[in-house]
Amino acid sequence: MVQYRPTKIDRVAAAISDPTRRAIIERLARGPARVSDIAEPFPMSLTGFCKHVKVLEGAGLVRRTRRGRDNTLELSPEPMRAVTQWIRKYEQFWNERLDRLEKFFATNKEKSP
Amino acid sequence: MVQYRPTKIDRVAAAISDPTRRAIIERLARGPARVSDIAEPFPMSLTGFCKHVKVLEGAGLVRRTRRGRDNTLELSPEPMRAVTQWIRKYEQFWNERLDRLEKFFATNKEKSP
DNA sequence: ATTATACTGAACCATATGGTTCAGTATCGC
DNA sequence: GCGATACTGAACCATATGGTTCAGTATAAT
Repeated sequence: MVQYRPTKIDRVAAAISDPTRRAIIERLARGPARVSDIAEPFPMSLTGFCKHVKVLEGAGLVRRTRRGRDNTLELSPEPMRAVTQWIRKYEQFWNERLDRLEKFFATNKEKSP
Repeated sequence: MVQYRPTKIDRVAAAISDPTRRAIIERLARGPARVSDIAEPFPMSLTGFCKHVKVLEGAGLVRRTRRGRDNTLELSPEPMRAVTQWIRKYEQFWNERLDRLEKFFATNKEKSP
């Protein structure tokens, strides 16, 4: 579907919507590691696992450095901010709305007890 | 595929990975509204639009109250916290790692200037 | 030189997703 | 009661996603 070009936030949110990929991120938060080492505990083929890594790379959440046959992955958390910032922005709206509502009821209380 | 039962965070992250659904949320952050009123500016059929609404409902981000033929939608932001909390947890790991790294270099600097 | 390791790419498959149309139901306004 | 409004559901379609296997390449170890 996605006939539009997916934005950063689209890709990041989609990336973290999968438990396998969140597990990869959690693993990498403890430090960089080789693809095979991270892949080891996951109940899937290495090929399948690599697809997840590529999704994370596509979202900019993971950087890869090749040294010989080893691919070392490293977390690159910056793009995650796109999601948190969007959520925060919308929460701000939401809270302002709640504040106005509270003020309204407070005013009403005063006027008609 | 999703052969496992998707968790709350799976559903919320997937829900906000689509620009149409984020736009719906942004609209609802300004206050509740009827389905048709929100749907109006979107370049798609009402049926297609309703599917997006159902995804948001499934993630618990939107609540619906029927009054006659009108379906009024309202934001229910609580599930969003599942995502922000997960990101914050992972960021904590990441920051601790950076802190340790900084300390390591600071110590090294002292010992070999 | 041979073999083992660490991937990558292509082809394939099943299910999910995002859209459509068309037909139906329930409610409101007149 | 009759037509318009506000949806909902079913069927369908194309593409995306998450997985597989098998074959290949490049590097490392012996």
